[in-house]
Amino acid sequence: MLDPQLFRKDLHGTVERLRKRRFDFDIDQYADLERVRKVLQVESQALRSERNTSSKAIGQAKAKGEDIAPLLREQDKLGSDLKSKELELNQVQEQLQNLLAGVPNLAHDSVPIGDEESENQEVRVWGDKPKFDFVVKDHVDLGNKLGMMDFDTAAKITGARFVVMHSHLACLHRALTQFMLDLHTGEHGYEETYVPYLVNPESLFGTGQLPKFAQDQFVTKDEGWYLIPTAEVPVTNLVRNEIVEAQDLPIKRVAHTPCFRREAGSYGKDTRGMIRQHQFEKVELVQIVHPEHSYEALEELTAHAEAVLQRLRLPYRVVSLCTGDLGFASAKTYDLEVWIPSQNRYREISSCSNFEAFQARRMQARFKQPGRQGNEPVHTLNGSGLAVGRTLVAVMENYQQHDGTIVVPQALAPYMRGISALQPIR
RNA sequence: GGAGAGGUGGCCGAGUGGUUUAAGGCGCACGCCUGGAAAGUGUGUAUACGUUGACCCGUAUCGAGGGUUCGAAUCCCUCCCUCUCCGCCA
Repeated sequence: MLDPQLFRKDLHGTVERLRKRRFDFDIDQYADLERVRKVLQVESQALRSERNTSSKAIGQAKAKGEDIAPLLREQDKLGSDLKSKELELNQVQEQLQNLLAGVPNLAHDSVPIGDEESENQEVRVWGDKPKFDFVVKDHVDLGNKLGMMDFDTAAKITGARFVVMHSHLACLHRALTQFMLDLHTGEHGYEETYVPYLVNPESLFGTGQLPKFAQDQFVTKDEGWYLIPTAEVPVTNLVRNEIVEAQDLPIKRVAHTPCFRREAGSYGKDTRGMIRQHQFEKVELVQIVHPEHSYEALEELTAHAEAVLQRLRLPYRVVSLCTGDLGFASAKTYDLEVWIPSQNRYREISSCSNFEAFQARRMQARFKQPGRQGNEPVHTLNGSGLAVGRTLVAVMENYQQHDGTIVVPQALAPYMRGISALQPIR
């Protein structure tokens, strides 16, 4: 949610900035609601104040044994006036709230202007793409040939967009997770955190997935809990409704969780393989920071995610998402895209965003400014460090050999129980 | 799943319909006192919104949301959470 003050103090400037982001803000509806809200709020507060005063007078009169009947008659009208005013006010406030809750974040000045993915800006490229003197296979064929990856059985157990993995491939998948966690806790200063995988709707509202993206989530029938689409939700919501001390910032957390996405509306996309699944593992980095430092933190966090790819020696590039491609809650996002040989292109493997105060305001996550009156919203950031399933795909494809075996990257050696290459099980 | 007890400020804790404008204590901050400190003593010490140049002031918030009432921390209803016992269970 944006700061309501922005709309009150600089309505047209704010609307202009939203337009850059391809969002059309309904000025007339907003202005009408805001005008009515102000009047109703002042009036109902005055009425309530009046009622409080006379209720007190009634109490005192009664204590003295005076006749309170005439006073009560006077109160009658006051009460019903107040009730109807407050009802009106509540409705208007709800409408305003809904209007503002649907407005996306403003893009940072450094974000490239554009409408679609093709206008994203390449920031840097790392690593040399592997050269193969044979026809490359994709991870589906590779996994199949190894006898360690099985989509058909997953479809039998559940449905499309799930996978079953066996043996050394399942081990490689787990090794990736542990490697990432150890790197971020050991070298990048994150605290490892374990969180619930089912969350209430308030948490999803806080990080911005609700109300707009309800159709992307899995939800439990009886409780109305949501399976997390990313660890961002539970981890960022750790500070929901909290006031943290300035000295406790930055808070840096890393969590490994499964993620669940309905992938509604992407029926034709990436139907083959592990790129787009309903369930996947992710190691997520979250930072809660002082507003003055959030852009340094974004660079730092992005570098932390990049470090994973560098240690695994996987070629990638970093792109800055353009205004039209930016996520709802984000002010600036770097996508990390890893090289996928079978597709002969880079594919997203991490998304690192600064949400500034957007999520914090929705969550009421604040911090005390020493020497200053009142509390300010914190800034929140997160990034995948990395999406484990897609990292597995990248490792399989980039480390494949002519005979279909897969060399295990050096960095994973400590986690692979001496397995140096994946070979078909006999 | 069954039975019971609870939820009040940063913390403890009083408060069963009206001088409660939430007592009192602890903690914290700033004074006074002191050579310095402790003790003592005084003042202050939540959040959000509205109003204001600023102070003031107004409104709301006693787990959440409804209701009864002229008036609700207090009475009623629904829900959430915590604790104890029983059952089930990895």
